[in-house]
Parts: sequence; structure tokens; C-alpha cells
Amino acid sequence: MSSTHTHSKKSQSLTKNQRIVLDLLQNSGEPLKAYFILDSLKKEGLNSPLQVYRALDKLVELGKIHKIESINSFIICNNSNCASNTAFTICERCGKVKEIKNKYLTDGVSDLVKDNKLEITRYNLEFYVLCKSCKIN
Amino acid sequence: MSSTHTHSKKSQSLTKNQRIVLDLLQNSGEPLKAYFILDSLKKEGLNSPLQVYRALDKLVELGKIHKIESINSFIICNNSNCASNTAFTICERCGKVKEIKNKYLTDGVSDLVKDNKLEITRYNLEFYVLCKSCKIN
DNA sequence: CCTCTAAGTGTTATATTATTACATACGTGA
DNA sequence: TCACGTATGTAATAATATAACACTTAGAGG
Ligand SMILES: [Zn+2]
Ligand SMILES: [Zn+2]
Ligand SMILES: [Zn+2]
Ligand SMILES: [Zn+2]
Repeated sequence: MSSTHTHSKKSQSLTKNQRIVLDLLQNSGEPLKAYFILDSLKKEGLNSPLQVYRALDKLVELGKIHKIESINSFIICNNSNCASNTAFTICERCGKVKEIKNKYLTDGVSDLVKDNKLEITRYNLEFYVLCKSCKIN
Repeated sequence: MSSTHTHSKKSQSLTKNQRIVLDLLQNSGEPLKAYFILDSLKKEGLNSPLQVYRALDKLVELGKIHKIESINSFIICNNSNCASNTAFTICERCGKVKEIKNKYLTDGVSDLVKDNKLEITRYNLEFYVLCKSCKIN
């Protein structure tokens, strides 16, 4: 390490807007909506929807967050390596969202996809459930 | 036909708005957006977004159409029995959408779900692909 | 250091998607 | 007939997302 070449600086560094949006999602752990993010980060200097959407787009592209399509929300990736392949459970009662990191499920889906000759570039799987605490009550 | 009894009318009969929206989706076969539907059916008497959304909601509930979440569009169900469990491929290049009716895939997903002790009430799977004609060109 | 370029920023305005609220109509069953 | 559930029509508004344009910054390479 610490060799002469200075490359790959870019790949590690997020811009200020990207960073504060990522931090908020990280600290929240929950899915957040773009305009909620905007409101939350007004004090940090974010003024317009576009600033939020641009940061979100980039973070999605980098695989650091995911968009949950059916609720128009964004959540931190807790999986670190799912690229653009995502799977979530969403509680139909309380709205709680969990990223599925069960290897067997995601591998299984990949296998099914291969077996069925679907050439998938990426996928988004949203499973609606009744979560444990909602099941009890 | 035209017998005396009038029962079970309700279960078969859609209202006028529901019918014209369903017919449009049926004839199209493609995913359509709510406001496109509205524009298309102005001449049939639809005047407001709400009329469209109400019809769409009902048709989704009846399982006659599906919403494709990642493109905010609605498409006729070509499967007739998928209830609220849906699976689609979406071409990333041309946007073409196909409902997956491959029994092995959907059964496989169900099995995976069972094996992984996920109590799913329904699911929505969106697979992004490069479709055949886009692959060639 | 200088210049070029890709990426990001800030801002305003606008487009697109969806719901709230409220008054009215209509069919079914008690 | 009355109550009830469902659908309707309409206006207003909320929520989500993008277009357009001028400007800035950071890194690559000479
Ligand atoms: Zn992830
Ligand atoms: Zn729950
Ligand atoms: Zn279907
Ligand atoms: Zn295609």
C-alpha cells in the first residue's frame, strides 16, 4: 500500500451531498422518502428535491442504498454486496421493511432464473408479509 | 340466458368505469400509465384521475390487472390465476414488459419462500432483462 | 502551473403520479 | 321503505420526480 500511484481516490470519496444523504439513511436504518430526507437535511444545506434525488441516484448506482419501488422509499443496503439485486420483505400491517440477506433465497432465485433461461441483468423482489410483532398482536 | 333469476350479477359485472379501463388494458396488452388511460378514455366519459385510479384499484383487487411498481404502470393479467403474486420481466433497453407465467419459476419462488420460513401474503417480482430483439440489435 | 473535462451543485420551474374531501346516485337486502 | 355498502362526479391538493440552465469543483495530463 501507499505506493506512488494516487488513483482510486475518486472511488472512495462521496461528495458532501451524497455523504449526508447516505449518513441519514445509515443512521435511520429504515426506508426514507425523498422529501423526508430533504426536510431532514435542510439544516445541512439541502434546499431542493433535485439535490436529494441526485444524491440518491448516485448512491443507488453505487449499490450503497436501494430503492423500494412499491413504497417510493430508499434504504441503506445492509448486505454490502447485492449490487443491483435486491429482495425485501414489507409488512403489510406496520410497513416495516427488511432486506433479505438469506443466501439460500437469493441464490435460489438466481438459480431459478438461470434454469429458466432468463437473462437477468438485475432484479427487485418485494415480498409482502405479516411481521412477527404484527402477527402476535 | 335472460332467465328470471337475477342473482350473482354482482360477481360477474364490472361497473362501466371498471369495464372501460379493463377493456383498454386488455386491448393494449402493454403496461399503461394512469394518466394515459385517462386521456384515452376522455371520450368514454372519464374526466378525472380519481375515476381512473378507483377503477384500477378495484381491478387490481380483483386480480384482473397488475401494477408494475417500478414503472408506475398497469397491465392486464395474462395468467388468470396469479392472485396478488406477480412476476414480470422488464427490458432495460426498450421497456417491454412480460408477465412470467413459467410455472417452474413461480413454484420455485413459492418453495424458496416456504423453505425459508417467510410467511408471505403476496409478492411482486420485477426482473430486468435485455429482451430478445434488443439483444440482437 | 494551465487547461480540459467529467461530475457535481444550486436554483427555478414544471411534470408526473396519487389522494383527500365532499356531495350525490344506485342497488341490495332487511 | 330504509339503511347500507359501493360507486360516481368533481374540485382541490398532495406527493413524487424531472427538465433546463448557469455555474463550480476536482482530477488527469501536458
Ligand atoms: Zn443490499
Ligand atoms: Zn408488522
Ligand atoms: Zn397475472
Ligand atoms: Zn428490449
